Amino acid sequence: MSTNSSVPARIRNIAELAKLAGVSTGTVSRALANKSLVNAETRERIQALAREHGFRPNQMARRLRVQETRVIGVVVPLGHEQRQHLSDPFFMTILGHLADALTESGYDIMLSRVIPDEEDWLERIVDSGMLDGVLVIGQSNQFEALERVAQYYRPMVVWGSHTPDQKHCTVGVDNRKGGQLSGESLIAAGRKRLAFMGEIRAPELHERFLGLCDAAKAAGLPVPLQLNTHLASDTMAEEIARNLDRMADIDGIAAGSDLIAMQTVRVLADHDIAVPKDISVVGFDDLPLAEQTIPRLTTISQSIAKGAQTMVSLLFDRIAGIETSSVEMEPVLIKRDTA
Amino acid sequence: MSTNSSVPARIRNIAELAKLAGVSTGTVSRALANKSLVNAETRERIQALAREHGFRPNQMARRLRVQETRVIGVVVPLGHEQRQHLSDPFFMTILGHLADALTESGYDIMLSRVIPDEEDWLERIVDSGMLDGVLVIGQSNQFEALERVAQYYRPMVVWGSHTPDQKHCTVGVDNRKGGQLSGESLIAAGRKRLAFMGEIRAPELHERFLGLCDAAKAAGLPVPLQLNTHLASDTMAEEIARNLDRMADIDGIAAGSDLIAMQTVRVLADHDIAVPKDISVVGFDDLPLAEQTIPRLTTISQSIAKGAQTMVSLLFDRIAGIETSSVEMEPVLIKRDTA
DNA sequence: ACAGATGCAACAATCGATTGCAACAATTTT
DNA sequence: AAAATTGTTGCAATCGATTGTTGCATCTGT
Repeated sequence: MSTNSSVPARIRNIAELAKLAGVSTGTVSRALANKSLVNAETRERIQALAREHGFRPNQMARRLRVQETRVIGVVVPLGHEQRQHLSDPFFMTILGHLADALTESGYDIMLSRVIPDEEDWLERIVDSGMLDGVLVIGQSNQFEALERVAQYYRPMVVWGSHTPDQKHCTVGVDNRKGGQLSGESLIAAGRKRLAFMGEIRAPELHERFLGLCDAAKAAGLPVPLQLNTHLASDTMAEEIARNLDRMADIDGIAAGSDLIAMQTVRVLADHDIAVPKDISVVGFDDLPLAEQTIPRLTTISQSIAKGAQTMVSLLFDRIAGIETSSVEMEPVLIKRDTA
Repeated sequence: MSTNSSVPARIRNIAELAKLAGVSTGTVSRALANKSLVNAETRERIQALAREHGFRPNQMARRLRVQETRVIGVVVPLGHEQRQHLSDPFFMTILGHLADALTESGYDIMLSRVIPDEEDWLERIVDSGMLDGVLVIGQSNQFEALERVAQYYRPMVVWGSHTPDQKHCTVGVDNRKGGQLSGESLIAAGRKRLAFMGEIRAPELHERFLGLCDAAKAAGLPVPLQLNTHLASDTMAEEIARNLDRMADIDGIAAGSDLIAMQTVRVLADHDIAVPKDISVVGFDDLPLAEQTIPRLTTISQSIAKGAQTMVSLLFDRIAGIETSSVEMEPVLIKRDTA
């Protein structure tokens, strides 16, 4: 009734297992890796022994040796929005899709939520030696850092806007075009006094605002009002409410994101302003959520799932040494109930 | 105008830097770690050199040597629900909070979305040698695996239900009590024919259903109907719709989660059934979303933020060798507009 | 019966750091 | 002036695997 009959002594490394099996560590390593260079019998014997003792080779050591980690870093820089939470539905949605694509290809995911207070935050991540590649979700206000790193570090793909001669590889929607679409749909609904709800320091949002302006100009309408709203969800509703009086005669709102749009609709409802009867609202992103709200959100689709897959496949190309250029997807208006 | 004046040759390891500085690798290591054993001057000199060449020590090697990875695994087992997506808002919300708590303590996060097809999926993760600890989100149908691993692997904390003599440490809400609360609130609203919307193979959901039954029984009502609804969001709406005819005379629905509740309200609205006029609906989780829907969701609060913090602090205790027991939080009814 | 081929396993270098211990010089104490 | 102390640095082992090369049997063909 000794304990070590039921629970065999734990084996800590390949050397202990080798001693137990009466072979060298090299043989054990090859046996566990199912290499054909070891005799089938010994291979079986060693594998059985490993199974019995619940031994699994240390991945840290393996990865150091083979210089391949099979880990991809997924980074969310919270530059201008330190209060913005990782639980922001947009991040989460894209992260979910990235996770699906990466796990399917046998990669692990290292998640970093970074507040870029140190100049070299991105270098630290890419030079850590822990990652085979990096995906960045959102450019935030860190364009410079991305450019700097992209000069020497190839396996990196960023979700965000693409500007003419930028160095880093992005995947994203044509944000300006998207903004324009949202404007056009508001105008088509007969709206004349437009506003953009959201702050515009991040390149993506700035483009969306410009697109909205394009649409207004083309229709001969005045320049849309731009109302700041931070992305931290806890204060957003309050800020939107505070904006209400500044938008006395506004009848069409293009929101910087679906989340902002949802909050806006919510705040308007609280003030007995009906959407879309009194005011039309268009979101941006087409999160799964957008379909579930009541009323369902009219929004601009980013097709996040496809975007995530594109990011991953571009990244794999880059890991393999193939140069890739940025991908810009077409935004699509998803017409639902709010505009 | 040679290139290596502007971009110094890349330094790959501590040895190269040592040669450049004319010292040994040991000294470089100590200098970069800001150890007091090296002369302040040499330390500065080496640090400056490292900065200039953009050199950062390889973390893989460091971690192998010091036997501490400062990486926590966050695992989402998708046992009975392979179709369930990582972008499920509940996972995402708790993941966000976990990420906040962990990054604040200087830990990195390794994210694994696992479909437990292999018997030893959890052992593979905990024995990989890559992690200092593991957080599991949801028990799914993997109770056995969790118990088995908990026997020998200490630094693991699980989000889920606690049953009397289970080995693995959980943090979660008293799901049965929560189910009871949701039942009571439906009954208080005058509802008499109750149903539970959600499948009950996962322990958490099963407990919630039992709690609902408790409430019905205490009020002298018949046993509530249980309607299966998978958690994969793409098919959920359809399934709920299919359930509609089976619930002809139902007037109160306790949903297995906020997501299910939202979808249910949505489907009911599509069928011109008003909530809460015709049917009352209570959710579960109190996701940030629940407050943003129209009508706002009445739900049972899990206080996910606090739960996440608790998980992290229990995990740190366990990493430090301190034994901890499970934590069960009190569910709270959040009364809003749907019941 | 012997040269050459083949199969299998051991040896040892390697990945890139960290760290205990020894060595040496400079300084202080006796 | 010798001994003891202090401050720096180098040396070499170590973390736990992988893998190219070498060596030894055994087998094949002639």
